[in-house]
Amino acid sequence: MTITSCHRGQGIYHQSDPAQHWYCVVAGMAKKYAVLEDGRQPIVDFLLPGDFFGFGARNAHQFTVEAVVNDTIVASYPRRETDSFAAREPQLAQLMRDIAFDTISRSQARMIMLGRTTASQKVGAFLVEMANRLPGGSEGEVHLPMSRYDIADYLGLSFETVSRALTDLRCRGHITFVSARTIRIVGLAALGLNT
Amino acid sequence: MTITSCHRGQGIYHQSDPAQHWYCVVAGMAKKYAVLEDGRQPIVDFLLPGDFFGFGARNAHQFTVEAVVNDTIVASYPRRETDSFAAREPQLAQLMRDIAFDTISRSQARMIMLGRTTASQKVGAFLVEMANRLPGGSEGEVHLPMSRYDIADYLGLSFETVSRALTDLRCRGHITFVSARTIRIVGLAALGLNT
DNA sequence: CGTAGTCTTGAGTATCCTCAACGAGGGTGG
DNA sequence: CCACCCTCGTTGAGGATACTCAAGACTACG
Repeated sequence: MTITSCHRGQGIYHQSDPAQHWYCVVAGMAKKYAVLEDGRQPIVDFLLPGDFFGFGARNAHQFTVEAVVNDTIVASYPRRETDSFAAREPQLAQLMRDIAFDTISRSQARMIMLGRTTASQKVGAFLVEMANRLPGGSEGEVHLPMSRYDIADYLGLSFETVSRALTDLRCRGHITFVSARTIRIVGLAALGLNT
Repeated sequence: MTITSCHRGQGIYHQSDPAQHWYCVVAGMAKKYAVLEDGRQPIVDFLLPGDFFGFGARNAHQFTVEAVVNDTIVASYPRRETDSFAAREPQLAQLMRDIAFDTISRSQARMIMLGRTTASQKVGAFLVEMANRLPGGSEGEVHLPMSRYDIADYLGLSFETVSRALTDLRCRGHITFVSARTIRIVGLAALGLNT
């Protein structure tokens, strides 16, 4: 196992790199995204402490992963050795399966979020998801380490629309701004269901 | 292992059922979807022959799966026995992992499709995906077993917009209609990239 | 203090959704 | 065998939502 520390914007692996490791975020945050011909960079997943990644592809990686904040710490496990170790240790094999299942759950829950809804609904659901996945945050306070651009690429919206949706949620009293990137959720129940 | 034959609309498992089996589609097609409070039924995945499903959840199923066409044949494997068998057979464990990885790949590829694009782009990408995943179909001919409603729920569009997008693609010469549900792809390259 | 990146807000336009009517196809029953 | 019904698919008109282009404010960092 190897521990790496990454600064903001630093790549962990790139699209079409050979897939030779499993990775796990220890601290900080990373984003997994695709690079398309038209320049867009849709974000497939935000990776938080405890999340594993890098194992979806058979041979070459389909996506790029890079750190979102400074001092993001990532652990990497050589794939070859992990596989052979799993062949001897059923418990590890079971663990790897469960990790994959968690990734599937996360991914499929996200699809529901991306389904036809209004922009405020998407952003509200995003805040709820982050509030659940991020560890700290006393009293429904969420600190978002990523930019509005990243949120937009994650939700399939333009960054202006993300900004407007946040303003909209604030005007309706569902959230308040502690700072631009720190948000307090007031009406949690309403966020998931609002118009 | 148990083999079941399902008619159109027949449920295979339902949201909140205990997750006790792995399943694999042998023939036909099934859809995995969520049932929301507002009545919408976003489709998370179309399940084709060779696709496994039902293992993403730890305890209870998060989604509902039902057959899309008559005579859909599904194989089911008891989870408990499969797990204990995998504990003794590393090759099976590896296979189960690979199956999970494939599901992840499929799921993440779909996110790119759902990312911000125009309706025609989404429908075009959907046709390409189905052309790749469905077995037969000589010469770029794709038979879509599902209704326009299903496609709409899969892409996060209204069914009218799906219909209009297909008309649009036809007018621009990228596809032709053999019948309402059988489509011939003429400009495959253009489908993924068109405006 | 200046600069670059980020965030908010505004105005105009394009896209998509809603409501609605109509046509085509398949299955059932007389 | 034909008429009927029901589901599915297409197309149109109008309105709501989100995107594009644009300007200005805030923040962090050098």
